[in-house]
Amino acid sequence: MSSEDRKLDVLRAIVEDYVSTNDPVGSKALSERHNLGVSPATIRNDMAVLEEEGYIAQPHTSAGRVPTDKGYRLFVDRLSAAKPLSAPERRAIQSFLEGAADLDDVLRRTVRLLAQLTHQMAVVQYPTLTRSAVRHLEVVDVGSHRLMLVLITDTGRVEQRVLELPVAVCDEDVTELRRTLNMHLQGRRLAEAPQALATMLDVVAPALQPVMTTIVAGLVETLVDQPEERVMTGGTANLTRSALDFPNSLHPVLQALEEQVVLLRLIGEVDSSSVLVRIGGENTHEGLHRTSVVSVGYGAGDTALGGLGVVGPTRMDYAGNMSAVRAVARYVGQMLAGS
Amino acid sequence: MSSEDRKLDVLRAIVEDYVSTNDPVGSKALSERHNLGVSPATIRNDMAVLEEEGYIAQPHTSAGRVPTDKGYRLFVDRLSAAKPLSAPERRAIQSFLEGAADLDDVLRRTVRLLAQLTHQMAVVQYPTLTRSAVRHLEVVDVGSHRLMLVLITDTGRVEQRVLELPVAVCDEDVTELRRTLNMHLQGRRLAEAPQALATMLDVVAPALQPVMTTIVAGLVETLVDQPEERVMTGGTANLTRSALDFPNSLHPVLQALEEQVVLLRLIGEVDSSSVLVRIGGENTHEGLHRTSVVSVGYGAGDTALGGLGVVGPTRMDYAGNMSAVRAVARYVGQMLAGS
DNA sequence: ATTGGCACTCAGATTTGTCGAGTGCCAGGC
DNA sequence: GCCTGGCACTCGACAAATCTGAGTGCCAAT
Repeated sequence: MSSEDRKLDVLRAIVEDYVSTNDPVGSKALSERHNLGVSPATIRNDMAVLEEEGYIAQPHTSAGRVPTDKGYRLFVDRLSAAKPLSAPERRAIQSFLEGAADLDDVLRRTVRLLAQLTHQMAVVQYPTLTRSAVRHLEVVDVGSHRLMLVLITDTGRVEQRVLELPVAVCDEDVTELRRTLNMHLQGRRLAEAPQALATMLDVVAPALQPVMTTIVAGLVETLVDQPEERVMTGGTANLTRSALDFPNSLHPVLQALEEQVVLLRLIGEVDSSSVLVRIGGENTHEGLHRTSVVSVGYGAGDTALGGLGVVGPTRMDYAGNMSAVRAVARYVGQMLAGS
Repeated sequence: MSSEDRKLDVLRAIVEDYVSTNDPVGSKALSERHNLGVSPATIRNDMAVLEEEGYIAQPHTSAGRVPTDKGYRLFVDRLSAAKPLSAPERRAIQSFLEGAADLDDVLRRTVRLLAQLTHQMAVVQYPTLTRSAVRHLEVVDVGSHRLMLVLITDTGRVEQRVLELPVAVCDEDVTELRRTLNMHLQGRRLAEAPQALATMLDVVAPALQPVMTTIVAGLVETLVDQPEERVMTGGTANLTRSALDFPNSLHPVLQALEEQVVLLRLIGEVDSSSVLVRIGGENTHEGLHRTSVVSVGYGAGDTALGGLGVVGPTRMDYAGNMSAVRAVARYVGQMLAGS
């Protein structure tokens, strides 16, 4: 084994020990718990180099070493072995998700499951509207010149929007609108909706033109221009599990994690192929500089419908969390494809 | 002023001081900051009595006094003056809620508003299904012998449910089912739905009988037997504001507040007429023994559609929170009535 | 290159001492 | 009879002093 290899072994050992004990780890403890085949003194030399290169740091003189963000990064990229879930765990995931009744239920179960598997806070994004297709668009008269539009997507997501109309409409008008809208939109992806909506203006009866114009404008605005992305969270209590991880206070962390926008940034920019890990300072948001995020996209087939992931202290079990997140995403994708 | 009256004044002063400073309050500080017109020694005597009666306690010998749950209770019931919101606050509430687009939006804004006004964690219950009326019931064929039912209530709540059918149905069948269901259910309260549903079985075409039976069973189960109550929370970060309030750790608190069931118990059992305050140990849930809950029902007119409230440390500004909760509930009621 | 030895550092725990806020009690005054 | 000032006492909070031990860097020997 080259000395370079051993240096990395030492880093791996430091990360593993620190993650499990939460104590800065010193050369002696290291040589006792891992059989690296060398004496503490040698390990000390390696550690000195690792520290110089910025992979580890000591909280204060004469304390053990702690991995830096850069150290965790190297660990995640090159040192952590994939950690397959146990068969019981896989079965648990499947059976836990299988009983779900509707989309909300699927997502509720998913966050709960993720939180339990990883002991971290879990986040799941609703299937993004732009990549969903229209299953049905319902038009309901709610009185006094107002219509409620209810969109149901192929992923089971239900979105509503109330529109003020320029004129009153009768029941037959509503039926006609519903028929026309569904004829042109059903099965279409929302991204293609604007064109379909444009052609629709021509085919509708002249008397309904103003109403249809309003509807089209409302739909484009709600669903295409500013599609409402939503997330669901769970297991927040896990952030308080070991209070030691957030010494100052976890107030800024919680505050950050309450903002939908922040959450979306965290888990929304993923594809379904590979797990994304953001470590400590790699997170752009100030309040999350002491946390790490493990996220991945889920989806039916190749297109990612949305993201899901977990948030926890940088001192987390990356290998385990990555496996759990990946596995759950796969099952969720299957669930949504099959419904 | 009788000595009995002064004793209560002392208690009031202790509660107020302790709430604002978070320090156990002693006789000297008390006599300086409130002009009770008596010397510290007299106050001490009063405090001794109050302690004997269980309204206050000392954390340790030779520290100031701290209100007990019983002390807070007396304060809330008899000593706290109503604390009307300022005009700007009222305007803020109104303008903040006015822009809401749909029910979800109303509730999102409500929790946010409550959290900001009270600096506590806020909870809002969705309008309960049993007391809502049907505005529209949509039936959508989602393929492979399955129908999706989408219920829209007069409060704007949208609930979905997927049903497995015994036989396949065609488009005309779906239209017919939709027509029949809406004819019989529209405008009806969900509590009365079962009778309406029963009569429906007779008027439908014989070929559709099995399908209709399934639908009726599904509706009754989802909406009447086990109506899904939901809550939305916000401002959880406020619980960490002063870490001093939850010395042990707020883990149990957060854990409790993640359970929908627990939250429902907290704010679900209210009427819209009066604000309910549960102090410390009065909460049945173990993890919430150090928290207080201020809740009230909101509703259009006399029937409470749901509850809303705030959760915080027992050391909270009861008067202010009660006013805020009451005021917000009134506006929410107006919002929902007007839509 | 690795190792054992050694002097050094320094955070954390423990001890000790001081300080002061707060208390209960009592005798005297209104 | 109630209030008040005085007084001795208690005890937590805080600070300084001390101790301990894990951990380090360096160096000479292998």
